[in-house]
Amino acid sequence: MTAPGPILTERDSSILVDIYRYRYLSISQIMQLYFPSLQTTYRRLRALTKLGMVKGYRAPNIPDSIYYLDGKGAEVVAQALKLSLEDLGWHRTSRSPKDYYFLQHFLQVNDFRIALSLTCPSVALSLTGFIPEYFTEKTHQGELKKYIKDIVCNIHNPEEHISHTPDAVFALAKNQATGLFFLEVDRGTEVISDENKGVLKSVKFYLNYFKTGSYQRYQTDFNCNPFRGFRALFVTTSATRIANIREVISNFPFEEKPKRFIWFTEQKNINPKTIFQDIWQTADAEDNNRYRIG
DNA sequence: GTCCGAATGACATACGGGAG
DNA sequence: CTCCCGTATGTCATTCGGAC
Repeated sequence: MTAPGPILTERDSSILVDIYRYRYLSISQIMQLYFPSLQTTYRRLRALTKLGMVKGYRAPNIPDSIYYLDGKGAEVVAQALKLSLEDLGWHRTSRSPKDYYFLQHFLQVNDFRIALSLTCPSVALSLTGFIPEYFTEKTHQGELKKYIKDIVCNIHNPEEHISHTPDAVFALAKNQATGLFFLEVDRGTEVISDENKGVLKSVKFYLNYFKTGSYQRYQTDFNCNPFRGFRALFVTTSATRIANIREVISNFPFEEKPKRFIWFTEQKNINPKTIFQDIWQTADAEDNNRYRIG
């Protein structure tokens, strides 16, 4: 006996798992990951919508429709990942955010992740993990806490604690070596030169974070040997903004070496073709070389 | 082999916003 | 107003795989 309606394929469950992992995916991102054309993507997503697997919606000023996991899809994902529905942490209350800046930022982080996962295999790298900002864990008190949030002391002023949550943390493995990366997607709206908020605050965080070494905690997440450091990757809107930020950092009193591990590029360089090319500049304004990740 | 349902690509169509 | 473009859906022919 065959159930009426579309049959759930391997690809469908991969799509559902990805929609679960990415939380929201735009139609063109799903196409990039799985389909040869937009038309086919629409058609398949429509089928999955009818089955109660996913839901799609439109948000103002976002060109694509956005999909998230629906109830039946959560069941499939739980089965595919061999988790209980509860462990999945999926709730029917999941809503469809319309806020433009939130979504824009969210989808840009997804773009970065998609570019990584699509291109890694062809450059002999493996993406050993990607933990987004919204990933939470339960504390002993039963509260939800952002897993990748960290607090460091300012080494020049031990009274001061700097707390920060990256947009994502990921690791790339080549042969035996694993590199650790922090991702910051800058929307171009945050102030640059105030060390207590915006861009400079997170730069200050990373500089101190580098010195304290507490990023070694990610060894357990990515199952690898001690890191030799990390790179903080800032994706921002324009070359001018990169120049401004580098200028501000070069005037920021801190030892120079860690500044070479804070990297910048433009959003337009984040796609499968270019993500592993020499698109990165360091925060060290003296250093005019271009670098690549991996 | 045939039959049937599902998936897909090619093409057509409807709709709406923006430019001219 | 018309025209164009992008989104989204509809129709048709073909292909694929499983049941018989």
